[in-house]
Amino acid sequence: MGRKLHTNPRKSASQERSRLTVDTLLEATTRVLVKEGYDRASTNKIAAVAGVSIGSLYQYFPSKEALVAAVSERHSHEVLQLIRNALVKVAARPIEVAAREFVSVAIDAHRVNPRLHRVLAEQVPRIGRLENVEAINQEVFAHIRGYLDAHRDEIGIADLDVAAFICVTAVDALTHAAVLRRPDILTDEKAEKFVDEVADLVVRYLRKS
Amino acid sequence: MGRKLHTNPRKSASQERSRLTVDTLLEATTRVLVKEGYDRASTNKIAAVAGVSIGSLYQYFPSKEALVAAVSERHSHEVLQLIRNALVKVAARPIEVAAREFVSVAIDAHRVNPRLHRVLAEQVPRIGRLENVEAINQEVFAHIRGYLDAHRDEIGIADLDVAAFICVTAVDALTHAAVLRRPDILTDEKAEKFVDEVADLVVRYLRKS
DNA sequence: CAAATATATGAGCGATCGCTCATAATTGTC
DNA sequence: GACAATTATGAGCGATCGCTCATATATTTG
Repeated sequence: MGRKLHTNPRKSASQERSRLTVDTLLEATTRVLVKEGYDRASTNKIAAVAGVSIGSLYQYFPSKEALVAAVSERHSHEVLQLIRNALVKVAARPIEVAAREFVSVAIDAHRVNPRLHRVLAEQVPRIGRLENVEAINQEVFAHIRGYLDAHRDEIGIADLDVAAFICVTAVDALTHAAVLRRPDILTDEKAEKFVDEVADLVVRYLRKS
Repeated sequence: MGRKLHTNPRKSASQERSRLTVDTLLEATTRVLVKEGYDRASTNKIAAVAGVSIGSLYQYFPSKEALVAAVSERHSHEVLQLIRNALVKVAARPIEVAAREFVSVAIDAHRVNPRLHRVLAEQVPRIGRLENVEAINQEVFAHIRGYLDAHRDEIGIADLDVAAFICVTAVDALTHAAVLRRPDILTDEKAEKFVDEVADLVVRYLRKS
């Protein structure tokens, strides 16, 4: 019989078996979060959906908060990886090209798991390690702010902080809303037009005129 | 002793005393919603904050949902009134003027009770009569769509549906984020610049060029 | 005044919550 | 196969949830 205080976060899962349990729990958490929202996603329900006992859940995650934080970090990591790659690619290109790429990758990012993204962004209490969805926006803001700085000769706006805020907030909201509420705008034949449109919004705003 | 089944929604409050109780409950609900969020805003807590017994709460509101719906309707009504007035005023003015007014009233609308607005928009389950925050956006969309139609000769965009979606979503998100997350942008001396900036974003996008 | 009506009270029910812990089953080591 | 370490189990605790109902108090009516 195992003898240990598992009051604190269980650290590693050394056997294959337990790694599978953890994975199953993370996937179940994602599904239950999406279906029920944060407050109604009970740990008992998550364990049941995972086909794992409630005791096992608490072997690996010391609290509901820790469980959701793990899901959130996984999601944030995936989304940020996408965005970083895209922005690095166009760091030296003119705003017409960069804007289009930015809008395009924003859609991809929101498509990773739109409903999870919504739950994490809207419902999860922003305490402790759970603030990391906010951190996505902050890093994106920093990236865009840096880009604008490097391309300030193409840009007709003095206050680059406000300009970055406007670009990031607008593109995020538009792609978020399009993915979640207007799938009709993002069908295969219309998606490209929408990307052009939003990129145009940004470029006309930024460009000297 | 009162004899009645108060299982169903109590209708009217005929005495001054009870009208005051209802008002107190609505204000307490607003405060608790803002402080705790939807799921953690318990009816017991609301009654306690209102200084009213839990029994009285259920005399006037048959469920937590009904209570929140009442608060939501009150808020929506106030916000919509603001927006309607502003949009009627500029219905016949060119897009430069109308855009500025639209952005300006969007900020006012988000300032009515920003944190309540956030809770209602994000956390309240969209079931039954609780869908009416979504209804704000739909009515605003219809107004803007109508404006664009009437001014199509000033506008260089073919698909007015997409154009309205972009304008409404962007202005809503930008003013929402500015009010809630960037008060530094909306200080007395800088607010006007921000309004100009966002109005410019919209106008440059819409205008023939 | 008394009777009728309207309003207010709060203990407490059944359900569910996050989470613990004693115990059982599985796996690794020799 | 024996023994320890690891992993899995689920009944159930204390707290809180939305909500009911028997009862008490205020007000209106006649």
